[in-house]
Amino acid sequence: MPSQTTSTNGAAANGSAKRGRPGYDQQSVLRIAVDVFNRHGYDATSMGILADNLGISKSAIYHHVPSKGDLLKLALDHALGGLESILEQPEAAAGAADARLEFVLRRTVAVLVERLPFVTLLLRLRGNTEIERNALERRRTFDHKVAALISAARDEGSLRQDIDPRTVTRLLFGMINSIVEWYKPGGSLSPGKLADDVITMAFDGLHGHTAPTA
Amino acid sequence: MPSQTTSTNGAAANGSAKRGRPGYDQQSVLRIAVDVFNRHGYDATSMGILADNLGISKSAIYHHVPSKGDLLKLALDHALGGLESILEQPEAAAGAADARLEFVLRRTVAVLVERLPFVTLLLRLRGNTEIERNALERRRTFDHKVAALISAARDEGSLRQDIDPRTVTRLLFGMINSIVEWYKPGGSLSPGKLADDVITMAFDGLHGHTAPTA
DNA sequence: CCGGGCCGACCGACCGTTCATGAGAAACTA
DNA sequence: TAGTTTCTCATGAACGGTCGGTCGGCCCGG
Repeated sequence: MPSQTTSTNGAAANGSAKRGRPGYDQQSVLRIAVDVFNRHGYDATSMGILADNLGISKSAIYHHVPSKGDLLKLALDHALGGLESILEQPEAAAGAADARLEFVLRRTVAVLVERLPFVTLLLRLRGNTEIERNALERRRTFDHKVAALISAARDEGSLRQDIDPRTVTRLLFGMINSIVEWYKPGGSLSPGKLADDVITMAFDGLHGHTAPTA
Repeated sequence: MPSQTTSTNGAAANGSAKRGRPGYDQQSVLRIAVDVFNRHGYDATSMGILADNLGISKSAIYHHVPSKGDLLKLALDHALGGLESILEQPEAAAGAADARLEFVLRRTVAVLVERLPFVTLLLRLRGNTEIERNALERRRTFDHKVAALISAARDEGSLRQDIDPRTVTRLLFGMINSIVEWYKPGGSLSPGKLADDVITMAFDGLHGHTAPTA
């Protein structure tokens, strides 16, 4: 029943020769763990279930990672790192606010897709442990910076002014973040077209009375 | 620490005189339980934690409800009942597709707000138990019916045609469903204005090149 | 023969649930 | 009015089971 990775215990296509008995390394354990976490929910995933899915014993997991919480922490760091790096890029800091906003939104969609399972895990946190609360804090910081960008674009006159910018931010993030709940990479919808669709819906809406593009 | 309801054990403002020892009834237990479930996540909420929040013992909970799963089932039925009743109303069945769509979306936002904690619980399910899978199935049925409405509006020419209707549906639901993650009733944003904002963002987008309203 | 990878047995804590019984207010009887 | 019954809500100890995590030792390829 466990969707175990066959034969070569999933030890990741590790090009470099390694000593010792072949098997998992931390990266491949993490990859599979995140998948299982997303399938059952983090809290509902016991180390026993995780071990079944890995095809190794429960105690073997502790050879690769010190605790269940560390597994979560590694995953969340990867997700948050991807998001935070967006705002460090030059295109996010220079130019007209609405152009910067579009850049950030496109990159956010891209990161969601590239690191799909990791970001999925992040977006489903409830903040039960200190690890989760730290991650939620970092995510909130990211959200606030984007919210500031939206306010700037609004003040520039690029965005409609009849909706509270905080409402706009939340609805926008709601739309974008929902991607992790349904997007399947490798399907007919490419990441590029997905980003286009998101931008189109966000800026021009369903009716599509598109303004003459400058 | 538990945010227990003081003095009158929270037995709901029940006007009619009741026999027996005063205390909780099923409804008030359910209300608080759903709140706690939403704060910690359903799986992460133990009956012990729940009992602490109720201010009664763990075993007392079983006087009101036969199991933790039944508590979840009651909550999900309430949420799903609200959503499903939308599509049974006449305004959802007659008239132009885009008018029907707007009606359904407005009512959906309203139900989300009216039954906020219950719908929140529903939207966070992972499908671990049979109860959860049944609920997810009912939710999927609702989504599909709205998706059909979107397709109809598109075929009518009311909606833009450069985005796959399934993508539209998902982004739209992503935006609307996100409400449960941030909306606080009683604040400065009224449910009516919220629905207006959602409709505006969905149909006309952030740029707001609104077409002359007929 | 070293060292990374793994195992089975085990731990204390906590899980959801059960049970026999107590507490307390309304309703009935005298 | 006083006493008794009836009804609902609540209790605390305990059950079998599962949780995250530990420990000591075996496996096996470079």
